Amino acid sequence: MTHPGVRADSGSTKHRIIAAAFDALATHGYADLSIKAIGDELGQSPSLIYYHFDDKDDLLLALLDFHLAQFTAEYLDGAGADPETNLRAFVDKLLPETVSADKRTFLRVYAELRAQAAQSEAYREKFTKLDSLLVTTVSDFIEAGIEAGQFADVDVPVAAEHLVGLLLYAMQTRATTTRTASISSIRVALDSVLDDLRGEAVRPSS
Amino acid sequence: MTHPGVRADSGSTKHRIIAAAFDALATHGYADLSIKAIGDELGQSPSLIYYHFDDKDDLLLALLDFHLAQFTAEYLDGAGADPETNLRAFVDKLLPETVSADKRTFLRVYAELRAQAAQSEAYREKFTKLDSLLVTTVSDFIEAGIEAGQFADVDVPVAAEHLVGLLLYAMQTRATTTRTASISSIRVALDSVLDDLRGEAVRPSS
DNA sequence: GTCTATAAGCGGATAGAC
DNA sequence: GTCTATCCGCTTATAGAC
Repeated sequence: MTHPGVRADSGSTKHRIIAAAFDALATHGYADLSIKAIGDELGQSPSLIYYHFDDKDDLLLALLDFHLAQFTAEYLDGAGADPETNLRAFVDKLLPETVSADKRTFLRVYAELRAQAAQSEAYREKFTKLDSLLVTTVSDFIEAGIEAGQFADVDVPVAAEHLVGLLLYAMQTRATTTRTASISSIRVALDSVLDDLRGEAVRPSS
Repeated sequence: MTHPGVRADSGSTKHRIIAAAFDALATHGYADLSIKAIGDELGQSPSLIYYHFDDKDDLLLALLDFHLAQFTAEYLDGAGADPETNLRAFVDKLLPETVSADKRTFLRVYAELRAQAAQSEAYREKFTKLDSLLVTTVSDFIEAGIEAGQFADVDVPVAAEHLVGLLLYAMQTRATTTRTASISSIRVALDSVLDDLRGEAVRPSS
């Protein structure tokens, strides 16, 4: 697994530790993640971690912050084409037809981190913000499309939540099941939702 | 938290241990779950657990099996009305307008258990089966509706996956965020998907 | 079936040398 | 900044009494 911006053998020590923590997380899972395992992955002493972070929790929250920022930068940069093209590109980027092993690893780690939100207020806040950001991004695309006359005058928050919901469901499915047929179906469903945005009366009556 | 069929102070010891494990899970989270915490919740010696289960993993998989069976019995029993009514009842049951504290606790524990599927093949198999079962259940409702002339001739697997996806997304949102507005939007989106099943040309053209 | 006692090791975290 | 050494509590799991 490579870490763009936080490569395994370069960057600040803090970033190398975060990268090592990610790899340890991918290998051992959140429940079995130990400071020692992170040190092993880092190839340095576990106690070094305590010079750079207060404790395990501090490190893991920094890890989450880093990856959420990374994710935002990678997927949520407003694109330069017309609204519908931008929206379809966004959907394709979040739900590509196939995923590399690296991306699948990321989806799994991400799924485990999200589950921490069930227990931890701090995690819950971060994932609440992430989801809101996703919905806002999609809402902006839809609104722009309506103003451009590309989309019908739909209920924007509902349509945005609908699209994001299908996307995140598919990502969870990729992380926690082997249901590949589900992904194909969701891609079809997403297409039909996107088509519906263009106008709800495309199909002829009876 | 009560456990229908596995009440805290009755039933077989095995079941009481599973109930205690659930409560400990709800209190401490999966990562911080210890045998001692389960014993405390049980009000008995932690070592008793090893008489009834091989180890922690064995117990937790039994817990998951029990709750999946419980869930299946509670939510997936084929109802007795017409297909559309059955389907809408199913959706309402999985996504009620409000959730009790108990149900929210269940959603949180469930979210944490699902996340284990990112790491564990055994969990992954179980959640793959659960999701497939949900989709099959919805597919059956839709097929019955098509045969009864209640629904249009839609792509059944896609429509079923679409509905289940929105439902599971909303459940995850309830477990891991504070985005209550999202739930309302998803309920509206679900209604529109259900309405669309009745025929895709309900709305007049231009 | 359930308990007490305990083994044996791992966990997070700190002190202090370099 | 990074390391070695170390503390100590807690963890899983077993042995054996009752």
